Amino acid sequence: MDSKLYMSLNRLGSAGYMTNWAARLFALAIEQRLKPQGLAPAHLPVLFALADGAALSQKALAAAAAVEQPTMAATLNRMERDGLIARSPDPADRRSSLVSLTVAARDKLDAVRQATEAVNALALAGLGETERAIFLDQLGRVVVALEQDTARRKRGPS
Amino acid sequence: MDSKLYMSLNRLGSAGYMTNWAARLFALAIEQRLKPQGLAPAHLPVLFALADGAALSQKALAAAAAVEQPTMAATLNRMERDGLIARSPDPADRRSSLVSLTVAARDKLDAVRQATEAVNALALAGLGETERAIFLDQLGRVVVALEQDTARRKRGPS
DNA sequence: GGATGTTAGATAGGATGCTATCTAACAATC
DNA sequence: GATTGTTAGATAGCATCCTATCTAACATCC
Repeated sequence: MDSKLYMSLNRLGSAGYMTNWAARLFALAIEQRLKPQGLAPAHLPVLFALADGAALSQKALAAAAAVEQPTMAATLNRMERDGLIARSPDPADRRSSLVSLTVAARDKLDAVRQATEAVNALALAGLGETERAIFLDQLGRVVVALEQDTARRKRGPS
Repeated sequence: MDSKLYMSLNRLGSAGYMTNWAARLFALAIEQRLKPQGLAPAHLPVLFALADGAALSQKALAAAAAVEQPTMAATLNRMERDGLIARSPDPADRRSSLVSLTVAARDKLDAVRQATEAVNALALAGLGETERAIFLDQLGRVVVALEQDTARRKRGPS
Protein backbone atom coordinates (compact mmCIF):
# COMPACT_ATOMS: atom_id res chain seq x y z
CA MET A 1 0.00 0.00 0.00
CA ASP A 2 2.19 2.78 1.28
CA SER A 3 5.02 2.23 -1.12
CA LYS A 4 6.76 5.39 0.04
CA LEU A 5 7.12 4.18 3.59
CA TYR A 6 8.08 0.78 2.34
CA MET A 7 10.81 2.25 0.19
CA SER A 8 12.23 4.16 3.12
CA LEU A 9 12.73 0.89 4.93
CA ASN A 10 14.17 -0.93 1.96
CA ARG A 11 17.78 -0.24 1.18
CA LEU A 12 17.22 -0.94 -2.50
CA GLY A 13 14.68 1.86 -2.63
CA SER A 14 16.73 4.42 -0.76
CA ALA A 15 18.78 6.72 -2.96
CA GLY A 16 20.98 7.65 -0.02
CA TYR A 17 21.74 4.08 0.91
CA MET A 18 22.39 2.99 -2.66
CA THR A 19 24.58 5.99 -3.38
CA ASN A 20 26.66 5.37 -0.28
CA TRP A 21 27.01 1.72 -1.19
CA ALA A 22 28.03 2.49 -4.75
CA ALA A 23 30.54 5.09 -3.56
CA ARG A 24 32.21 2.60 -1.23
CA LEU A 25 32.41 0.03 -4.01
CA PHE A 26 33.88 2.60 -6.38
CA ALA A 27 36.52 3.51 -3.81
CA LEU A 28 37.31 -0.15 -3.21
CA ALA A 29 37.67 -0.90 -6.92
CA ILE A 30 39.96 2.09 -7.44
CA GLU A 31 41.95 1.29 -4.32
CA GLN A 32 42.57 -2.31 -5.36
CA ARG A 33 43.94 -1.16 -8.72
CA LEU A 34 46.03 1.77 -7.46
CA LYS A 35 47.45 0.28 -4.28
CA PRO A 36 50.42 -1.25 -6.18
CA GLN A 37 51.26 2.28 -7.29
CA GLY A 38 51.12 3.57 -3.73
CA LEU A 39 48.04 5.62 -4.59
CA ALA A 40 44.60 5.93 -2.99
CA PRO A 41 41.18 7.19 -4.11
CA ALA A 42 41.46 10.51 -2.28
CA HIS A 43 44.63 11.27 -4.27
CA LEU A 44 42.77 11.33 -7.56
CA PRO A 45 41.27 14.82 -7.44
CA VAL A 46 44.68 16.19 -6.47
CA LEU A 47 46.47 14.29 -9.21
CA PHE A 48 43.98 15.42 -11.86
CA ALA A 49 43.98 19.03 -10.69
CA LEU A 50 47.77 19.20 -10.86
CA ALA A 51 48.30 16.92 -13.86
CA ASP A 52 48.96 19.78 -16.23
CA GLY A 53 51.86 21.00 -14.12
CA ALA A 54 49.87 23.63 -12.26
CA ALA A 55 50.76 24.64 -8.69
CA LEU A 56 47.66 25.25 -6.60
CA SER A 57 46.97 26.28 -3.03
CA GLN A 58 45.48 23.89 -0.51
CA LYS A 59 42.27 25.89 -0.61
CA ALA A 60 42.02 25.59 -4.39
CA LEU A 61 42.61 21.84 -4.18
CA ALA A 62 39.95 21.47 -1.49
CA ALA A 63 37.50 23.26 -3.78
CA ALA A 64 38.47 21.09 -6.73
CA ALA A 65 37.91 17.94 -4.68
CA ALA A 66 34.79 19.32 -2.99
CA VAL A 67 36.11 18.48 0.47
CA GLU A 68 36.70 20.68 3.51
CA GLN A 69 40.05 22.28 4.11
CA PRO A 70 41.17 20.02 6.99
CA THR A 71 40.37 16.97 4.87
CA MET A 72 42.54 18.24 2.04
CA ALA A 73 45.28 19.15 4.54
CA ALA A 74 45.39 15.57 5.79
CA THR A 75 45.36 14.13 2.28
CA LEU A 76 48.21 16.43 1.22
CA ASN A 77 50.19 15.51 4.33
CA ARG A 78 49.95 11.84 3.39
CA MET A 79 50.80 12.56 -0.23
CA GLU A 80 53.79 14.62 0.83
CA ARG A 81 54.91 11.87 3.20
CA ASP A 82 54.66 9.43 0.29
CA GLY A 83 56.63 11.65 -2.06
CA LEU A 84 53.74 12.48 -4.39
CA ILE A 85 53.52 16.23 -3.93
CA ALA A 86 55.78 19.09 -2.90
CA ARG A 87 54.82 22.35 -1.21
CA SER A 88 56.63 25.57 -2.05
CA PRO A 89 55.99 28.95 -0.42
CA ASP A 90 53.63 31.21 -2.31
CA PRO A 91 55.65 34.35 -3.09
CA ALA A 92 52.45 36.39 -3.15
CA ASP A 93 51.05 35.24 0.21
CA ARG A 94 53.12 34.07 3.13
CA ARG A 95 50.17 32.20 4.63
CA SER A 96 49.86 29.97 1.60
CA SER A 97 51.83 27.21 -0.07
CA LEU A 98 51.68 26.13 -3.67
CA VAL A 99 51.28 22.40 -4.16
CA SER A 100 52.65 20.61 -7.20
CA LEU A 101 53.21 17.01 -8.26
CA THR A 102 56.61 15.39 -7.91
CA VAL A 103 58.19 13.60 -10.85
CA ALA A 104 57.34 10.31 -9.15
CA ALA A 105 53.65 11.25 -9.13
CA ARG A 106 53.77 12.47 -12.71
CA ASP A 107 55.18 9.11 -13.75
CA LYS A 108 52.09 7.39 -12.37
CA LEU A 109 49.55 9.53 -14.19
CA ASP A 110 49.12 7.16 -17.11
CA ALA A 111 48.42 4.25 -14.80
CA VAL A 112 45.96 6.44 -12.90
CA ARG A 113 44.07 7.33 -16.05
CA GLN A 114 43.93 3.71 -17.10
CA ALA A 115 42.66 2.56 -13.71
CA THR A 116 40.00 5.25 -13.43
CA GLU A 117 38.75 4.61 -16.94
CA ALA A 118 38.70 0.87 -16.34
CA VAL A 119 36.66 1.21 -13.15
CA ASN A 120 34.31 3.71 -14.72
CA ALA A 121 33.73 1.43 -17.70
CA LEU A 122 33.27 -1.61 -15.49
CA ALA A 123 30.78 0.12 -13.21
CA LEU A 124 28.73 1.40 -16.13
CA ALA A 125 28.99 -1.78 -18.18
CA GLY A 126 25.35 -2.60 -17.51
CA LEU A 127 24.17 0.72 -18.95
CA GLY A 128 23.87 1.68 -22.59
CA GLU A 129 25.59 4.72 -24.05
CA THR A 130 22.50 6.89 -23.64
CA GLU A 131 21.78 5.57 -20.17
CA ARG A 132 25.25 6.56 -18.98
CA ALA A 133 24.70 10.15 -19.99
CA ILE A 134 21.33 10.14 -18.26
CA PHE A 135 22.80 8.57 -15.15
CA LEU A 136 25.58 11.14 -14.88
CA ASP A 137 23.15 13.96 -15.52
CA GLN A 138 20.80 12.71 -12.82
CA LEU A 139 23.69 12.30 -10.39
CA GLY A 140 24.62 15.88 -11.13
CA ARG A 141 21.12 17.09 -10.37
CA VAL A 142 21.09 15.15 -7.10
CA VAL A 143 24.39 16.77 -6.12
CA VAL A 144 23.08 20.23 -6.93
CA ALA A 145 19.94 19.67 -4.88
CA LEU A 146 21.89 18.38 -1.89
CA GLU A 147 24.51 21.13 -2.17
CA GLN A 148 21.77 23.74 -2.01
CA ASP A 149 20.33 22.11 1.09
CA THR A 150 23.73 21.98 2.77
CA ALA A 151 24.42 25.63 1.94
CA ARG A 152 20.99 26.66 3.15
CA ARG A 153 21.51 24.89 6.46
CA LYS A 154 24.96 26.42 6.92
CA ARG A 155 23.66 29.93 6.43
CA GLY A 156 20.67 29.73 8.69
CA PRO A 157 19.36 26.38 9.96
CA SER A 158 15.94 27.86 10.77
CA MET B 1 38.34 15.08 -29.59
CA ASP B 2 38.99 12.25 -27.17
CA SER B 3 35.94 12.80 -25.06
CA LYS B 4 36.63 9.64 -23.07
CA LEU B 5 39.99 10.87 -21.83
CA TYR B 6 38.56 14.29 -21.24
CA MET B 7 35.78 12.81 -19.13
CA SER B 8 38.22 10.90 -17.01
CA LEU B 9 39.86 14.18 -16.07
CA ASN B 10 36.63 15.98 -15.45
CA ARG B 11 34.96 15.32 -12.16
CA LEU B 12 31.54 15.97 -13.62
CA GLY B 13 32.06 13.15 -16.12
CA SER B 14 33.36 10.61 -13.62
CA ALA B 15 30.73 8.31 -12.19
CA GLY B 16 33.02 7.44 -9.29
CA TYR B 17 33.71 11.00 -8.35
CA MET B 18 30.10 12.08 -8.65
CA THR B 19 28.86 9.09 -6.67
CA ASN B 20 31.32 9.74 -3.88
CA TRP B 21 30.33 13.40 -3.82
CA ALA B 22 26.62 12.60 -3.73
CA ALA B 23 27.15 10.03 -0.98
CA ARG B 24 28.97 12.53 1.22
CA LEU B 25 26.22 15.09 0.67
CA PHE B 26 23.55 12.51 1.51
CA ALA B 27 25.38 11.64 4.72
CA LEU B 28 25.73 15.31 5.62
CA ALA B 29 22.06 16.03 5.01
CA ILE B 30 21.00 13.06 7.12
CA GLU B 31 23.49 13.90 9.85
CA GLN B 32 22.31 17.48 10.16
CA ARG B 33 18.74 16.32 10.62
CA LEU B 34 19.42 13.42 12.99
CA LYS B 35 22.13 14.95 15.16
CA PRO B 36 19.54 16.48 17.52
CA GLN B 37 18.27 12.93 18.09
CA GLY B 38 21.77 11.69 18.87
CA LEU B 39 21.72 9.61 15.68
CA ALA B 40 24.14 9.29 12.77
CA PRO B 41 23.92 7.98 9.18
CA ALA B 42 25.64 4.69 9.96
CA HIS B 43 22.94 3.94 12.51
CA LEU B 44 20.23 3.84 9.88
CA PRO B 45 20.74 0.32 8.50
CA VAL B 46 20.81 -1.00 12.06
CA LEU B 47 17.70 0.90 13.08
CA PHE B 48 15.78 -0.27 10.03
CA ALA B 49 16.93 -3.87 10.34
CA LEU B 50 15.80 -4.02 13.95
CA ALA B 51 12.77 -1.74 13.67
CA ASP B 52 10.31 -4.62 13.74
CA GLY B 53 11.61 -5.79 17.09
CA ALA B 54 13.94 -8.43 15.68
CA ALA B 55 17.16 -9.42 17.46
CA LEU B 56 19.97 -10.04 14.99
CA SER B 57 23.60 -11.04 15.23
CA GLN B 58 26.41 -8.66 14.39
CA LYS B 59 27.13 -10.66 11.29
CA ALA B 60 23.54 -10.39 10.07
CA LEU B 61 23.59 -6.64 10.68
CA ALA B 62 26.85 -6.27 8.79
CA ALA B 63 25.29 -8.10 5.86
CA ALA B 64 22.16 -5.95 6.03
CA ALA B 65 24.27 -2.78 5.98
CA ALA B 66 26.71 -4.19 3.40
CA VAL B 67 29.71 -3.30 5.55
CA GLU B 68 32.50 -5.47 6.91
CA GLN B 69 32.23 -7.05 10.32
CA PRO B 70 34.73 -4.78 12.11
CA THR B 71 32.87 -1.74 10.77
CA MET B 72 29.59 -3.00 12.18
CA ALA B 73 31.30 -3.89 15.46
CA ALA B 74 32.49 -0.30 15.85
CA THR B 75 29.10 1.12 14.92
CA LEU B 76 27.35 -1.17 17.42
CA ASN B 77 29.86 -0.20 20.12
CA ARG B 78 28.99 3.45 19.61
CA MET B 79 25.27 2.72 19.52
CA GLU B 80 25.55 0.70 22.71
CA ARG B 81 27.54 3.47 24.36
CA ASP B 82 24.78 5.90 23.35
CA GLY B 83 22.01 3.67 24.68
CA LEU B 84 20.49 2.80 21.30
CA ILE B 85 21.02 -0.95 21.26
CA ALA B 86 21.44 -3.80 23.73
CA ARG B 87 23.34 -7.06 23.26
CA SER B 88 22.09 -10.26 24.81
CA PRO B 89 23.83 -13.63 24.63
CA ASP B 90 22.62 -15.93 21.89
CA PRO B 91 21.35 -19.07 23.67
CA ALA B 92 22.13 -21.15 20.59
CA ASP B 93 25.74 -19.99 20.07
CA ARG B 94 28.02 -18.77 22.80
CA ARG B 95 30.22 -16.90 20.30
CA SER B 96 27.36 -14.71 19.24
CA SER B 97 25.23 -11.93 20.68
CA LEU B 98 21.77 -10.87 19.62
CA VAL B 99 21.39 -7.16 19.08
CA SER B 100 18.10 -5.35 19.61
CA LEU B 101 16.90 -1.77 19.87
CA THR B 102 16.37 -0.10 23.22
CA VAL B 103 13.12 1.66 23.99
CA ALA B 104 14.98 4.95 23.57
CA ALA B 105 15.94 3.97 20.02
CA ARG B 106 12.46 2.74 19.23
CA ASP B 107 11.07 6.10 20.31
CA LYS B 108 13.19 7.81 17.66
CA LEU B 109 12.08 5.65 14.74
CA ASP B 110 9.35 7.99 13.58
CA ALA B 111 11.76 10.91 13.47
CA VAL B 112 14.21 8.71 11.58
CA ARG B 113 11.64 7.77 8.96
CA GLN B 114 10.64 11.38 8.53
CA ALA B 115 14.24 12.55 8.15
CA THR B 116 15.21 9.86 5.66
CA GLU B 117 12.13 10.46 3.56
CA ALA B 118 12.71 14.21 3.64
CA VAL B 119 16.31 13.88 2.48
CA ASN B 120 15.39 11.35 -0.18
CA ALA B 121 12.66 13.60 -1.52
CA LEU B 122 14.88 16.65 -1.42
CA ALA B 123 17.72 14.93 -3.23
CA LEU B 124 15.44 13.61 -5.95
CA ALA B 125 13.36 16.77 -6.24
CA GLY B 126 14.91 17.57 -9.60
CA LEU B 127 13.86 14.22 -11.08
CA GLY B 128 10.43 13.23 -12.27
CA GLU B 129 8.58 10.20 -10.96
CA THR B 130 9.76 8.01 -13.83
CA GLU B 131 13.31 9.34 -13.66
CA ARG B 132 13.59 8.39 -10.01
CA ALA B 133 12.78 4.80 -10.75
CA ILE B 134 15.30 4.80 -13.59
CA PHE B 135 17.94 6.40 -11.38
CA LEU B 136 17.51 3.84 -8.60
CA ASP B 137 17.52 1.01 -11.10
CA GLN B 138 20.72 2.25 -12.70
CA LEU B 139 22.33 2.73 -9.29
CA GLY B 140 21.40 -0.87 -8.55
CA ARG B 141 23.04 -2.10 -11.72
CA VAL B 142 26.19 -0.12 -10.94
CA VAL B 143 26.30 -1.71 -7.49
CA VAL B 144 25.88 -5.18 -8.93
CA ALA B 145 28.67 -4.64 -11.45
CA LEU B 146 31.06 -3.31 -8.82
CA GLU B 147 30.14 -6.04 -6.35
CA GLN B 148 31.00 -8.69 -8.92
CA ASP B 149 34.36 -7.04 -9.54
CA THR B 150 35.11 -6.89 -5.83
CA ALA B 151 34.16 -10.52 -5.33
CA ARG B 152 36.23 -11.58 -8.35
CA ARG B 153 39.29 -9.77 -7.01
CA LYS B 154 38.86 -11.25 -3.56
CA ARG B 155 38.73 -14.78 -4.90
CA GLY B 156 41.67 -14.59 -7.25
CA PRO B 157 43.17 -11.26 -8.28
CA SER B 158 44.72 -12.74 -11.40
C1' DG C 1 35.74 -38.40 20.96
C1' DG C 2 39.60 -36.00 19.50
C1' DA C 3 41.85 -33.65 15.47
C1' DT C 4 40.67 -30.39 11.84
C1' DG C 5 38.47 -26.86 9.72
C1' DT C 6 35.09 -23.03 9.96
C1' DT C 7 32.80 -19.15 11.92
C1' DA C 8 31.51 -15.07 15.30
C1' DG C 9 33.54 -11.30 17.32
C1' DA C 10 37.37 -8.52 19.05
C1' DT C 11 41.41 -5.75 18.14
C1' DA C 12 45.07 -3.15 15.82
C1' DG C 13 46.21 0.09 12.42
C1' DG C 14 45.33 3.33 8.84
C1' DA C 15 42.63 6.30 5.36
C1' DT C 16 39.03 9.58 4.48
C1' DG C 17 35.75 12.67 5.88
C1' DC C 18 33.48 16.17 9.11
C1' DT C 19 33.08 20.26 12.72
C1' DA C 20 35.21 23.49 15.74
C1' DT C 21 39.02 26.33 16.85
C1' DC C 22 43.42 28.69 16.77
C1' DT C 23 47.29 31.43 14.69
C1' DA C 24 49.44 34.19 11.51
C1' DA C 25 49.11 36.98 7.61
C1' DC C 26 46.52 39.80 4.59
C1' DA C 27 43.10 43.59 3.54
C1' DA C 28 40.29 47.52 4.41
C1' DT C 29 38.99 51.54 6.75
C1' DC C 30 39.24 55.54 9.37
C1' DG D 1 49.46 53.59 10.12
C1' DA D 2 46.75 51.40 13.85
C1' DT D 3 42.42 49.00 14.40
C1' DT D 4 39.28 45.66 12.59
C1' DG D 5 37.80 42.15 9.94
C1' DT D 6 38.86 38.28 6.75
C1' DT D 7 41.36 34.42 5.04
C1' DA D 8 45.00 30.32 4.65
C1' DG D 9 46.49 26.56 7.14
C1' DA D 10 47.22 23.82 11.28
C1' DT D 11 45.31 21.03 14.97
C1' DA D 12 42.21 18.44 17.93
C1' DG D 13 38.62 15.23 18.18
C1' DC D 14 35.47 12.01 16.27
C1' DA D 15 32.75 8.89 12.93
C1' DT D 16 32.92 5.58 9.34
C1' DC D 17 35.14 2.65 6.46
C1' DC D 18 38.72 -0.86 5.19
C1' DT D 19 42.33 -5.02 5.71
C1' DA D 20 44.73 -8.20 8.55
C1' DT D 21 44.84 -11.01 12.58
C1' DC D 22 43.65 -13.38 16.80
C1' DT D 23 40.66 -16.11 20.03
C1' DA D 24 37.06 -18.86 21.32
C1' DA D 25 33.37 -21.65 20.10
C1' DC D 26 31.06 -24.47 16.78
C1' DA D 27 30.93 -28.35 13.32
C1' DT D 28 32.78 -32.27 10.83
C1' DC D 29 34.88 -36.35 10.03
C1' DC D 30 37.61 -40.26 10.76
